[in-house]
Amino acid sequence: MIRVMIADDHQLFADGLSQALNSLPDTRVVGVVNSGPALNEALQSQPAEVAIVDIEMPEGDGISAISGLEMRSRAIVVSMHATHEQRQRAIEAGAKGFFSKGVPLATLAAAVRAVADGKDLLQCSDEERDGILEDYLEAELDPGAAALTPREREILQQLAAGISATDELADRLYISQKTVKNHLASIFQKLAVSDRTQAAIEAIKLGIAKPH
Amino acid sequence: MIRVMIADDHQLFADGLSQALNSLPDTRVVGVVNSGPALNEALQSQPAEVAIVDIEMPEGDGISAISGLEMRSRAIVVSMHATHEQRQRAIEAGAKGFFSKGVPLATLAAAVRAVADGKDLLQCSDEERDGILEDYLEAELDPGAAALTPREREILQQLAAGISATDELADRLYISQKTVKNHLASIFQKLAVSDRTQAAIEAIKLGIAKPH
DNA sequence: CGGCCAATGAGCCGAACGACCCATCAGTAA
DNA sequence: TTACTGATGGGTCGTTCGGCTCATTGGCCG
Repeated sequence: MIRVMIADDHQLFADGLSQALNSLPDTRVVGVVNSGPALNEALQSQPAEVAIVDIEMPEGDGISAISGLEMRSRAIVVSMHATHEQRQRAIEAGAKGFFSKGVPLATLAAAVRAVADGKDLLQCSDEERDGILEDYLEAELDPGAAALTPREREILQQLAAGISATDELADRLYISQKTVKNHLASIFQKLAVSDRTQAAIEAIKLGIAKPH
Repeated sequence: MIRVMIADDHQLFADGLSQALNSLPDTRVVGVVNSGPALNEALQSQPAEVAIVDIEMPEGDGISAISGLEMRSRAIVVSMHATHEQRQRAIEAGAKGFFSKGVPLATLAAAVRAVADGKDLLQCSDEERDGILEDYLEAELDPGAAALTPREREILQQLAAGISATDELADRLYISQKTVKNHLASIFQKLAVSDRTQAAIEAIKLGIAKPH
């Protein structure tokens, strides 16, 4: 789980981004602040692997804030207008990424994963950066989920989609009811749950399946 | 379910807001566009009760876009800087709401509900507006969920929290196992499901309970 | 080659589940 | 008052579920 701190003076943007990142299985927003100085303060009490910082903020802009970060968090700078001059300042301040607010959410999410993994998206060419981002486009599953086999994940997806009866599961997966129950048994063990209701909820929590 | 269309040239903002509104039980973002002209086009094929429109967009700003909306959707204008002049233009164009991007997500969500309900947040004083917004702060539950009794909702919350066994539910709610099963039976009927796994998923989908 | 594991399938059994019927009591609406 | 509904509880019955052990096939890896 990647812990993310957001610093942006536009509450609506910060709230939206926060909700969006929280809906991903591998990122969790642990704090939202509205100014540069508040960022450092918040990171004192609440560690985070990655900070997403708006460059345009009142009371000392984002650049000075991340300059003072040192090793507490890696910073990704976002900007409304994304000028070359801003980008240069972000690099000098030690940011690991720089994006316009015009990029899709998926790109920023990929950047968060890449930066959390130690990558620097500014010390490379644009082509290299895009290559790195592609590698991180899909969410990594939780360690607990990683142990599941593909077939077990299929069963969980059906389960979270509302197919809970053994015979229905067997029909959709073209296997016998016996096999469905065997798969479920190993799922229960791996997820440390005791019935299919808990397994379905866990699947949703882990991002293996989505309820709608 | 309130269908919402978002028009904003900052993809990241639009994506974040979209995710956030979709995570609420009573709103659903049916489309995201990046320019004013695209808004009208999208609304042709995809009706929406409410449109959230950024006033600052290239290719014809948000104002001209909502002027051409007529009765297709009610518009809420959002702005980065929220000047009085912008507000005046929003009123003249027939918008039903005007907000800075500095407001919290909850406020915008309340505005969406109010506007969907026919309220006009610009044809009134600030005090009246705040009063209206307060009335709409909490999400209305789906019609299907509305029929549930408070006790039934409690059971669903426990269920979605991973308490799936009858005896555990009985323990936490201080009632007999028999009563739990009776409540569950009426829940199944009201939600049109056939077991507690489907009920838990449905509860999450309806916003009655959250998985984490 | 031998070993490991995913995927498939089976039998057995006790406990849990869901469907159907019922009753009581309190509060509220007609 | 009467009627309705929510919350509580009971009983029965057949079905399903989950835990247990086991077997076979096909990959893959050292």
